[in-house]
Amino acid sequence: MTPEASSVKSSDGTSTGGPGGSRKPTRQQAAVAELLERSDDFTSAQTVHARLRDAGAGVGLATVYRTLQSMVEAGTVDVLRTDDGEAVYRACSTHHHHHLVCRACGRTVEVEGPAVEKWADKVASDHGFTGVTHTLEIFGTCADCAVAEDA
Amino acid sequence: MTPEASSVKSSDGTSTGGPGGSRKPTRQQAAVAELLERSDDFTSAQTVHARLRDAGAGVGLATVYRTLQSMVEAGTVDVLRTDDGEAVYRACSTHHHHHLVCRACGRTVEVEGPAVEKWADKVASDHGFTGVTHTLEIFGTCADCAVAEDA
DNA sequence: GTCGGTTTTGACAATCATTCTCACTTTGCG
DNA sequence: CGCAAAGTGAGAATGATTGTCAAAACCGAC
Repeated sequence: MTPEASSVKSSDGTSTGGPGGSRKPTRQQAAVAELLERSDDFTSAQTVHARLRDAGAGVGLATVYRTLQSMVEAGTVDVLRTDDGEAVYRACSTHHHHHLVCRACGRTVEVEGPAVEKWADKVASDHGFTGVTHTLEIFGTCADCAVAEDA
Repeated sequence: MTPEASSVKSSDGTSTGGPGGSRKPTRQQAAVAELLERSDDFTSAQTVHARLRDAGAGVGLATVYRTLQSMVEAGTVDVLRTDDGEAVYRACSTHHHHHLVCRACGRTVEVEGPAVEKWADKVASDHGFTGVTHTLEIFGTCADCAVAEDA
């Protein structure tokens, strides 16, 4: 779902729906969470699955997806879609921010823009919209990759 | 690719790569283009295909995809990904703007925020990034749908 | 510790958008 | 006309994601 939500992401208290509710995380859930913590860049579900398998602690693909989904709903990770539509995840600090992503090497920088948040909320409510959320990603070529491209 | 690009989208002049180069558009290409012109909201490739078929002028699915891709590269349409990863297209005026999309009914409103553009470009160049592009979509529930949800 | 019920897991099948393949048609041009 | 390049389309192939469902782990009650 939309990363960087400004509001409402009601993972309802009943939480009978999926893993990661309010119960103690299982070994698998912990494994996924920890792997994301260690990763600096956005990681796809497939990659998470592969890395966990390589690391010995095998976790089913379906479980990886389920866990990631719950984490997104719980707000502990951010999702964004790459240009080819693959969903990528990343453990995120709780404070609201956006990403500057290098188109070539994938390096990401977290950026903030309080003004943008306010602007988005204002624009939306001016149009009568509620439960506002927004996505904002900035893409570019970082200095290092720009040099490489000239070659 | 990323909609609302602030720059670089070099559909290189050679254009031997695909349709929509500099040649006269074919019947199919025209059909796709016209359908998008008439649509107010973002439309998925699948939908474009279905509508064209229903309208009698059948266009192959592969062709729809190819045509949409070229149009995106040519900058005549915008793409964005829905939350579930499906790519949706929309003919776009040339001036740069963003979208406020209703999560429930899909209604879209075009919005502008010059300040945001500048901010994004500045942040990126401050970090040494070039060829900067950005995506910004605002999601929410529009007034009408908010009422409907309470029911 | 064991029993019963609930939750989670994981292998595998099913979906579905998108891309690829390749034979066929159209178009441009001499 | 006739070749060659470009475009088309039906269907296969791909690949991420989701659904299914029986087996396994967990939890509180006895």
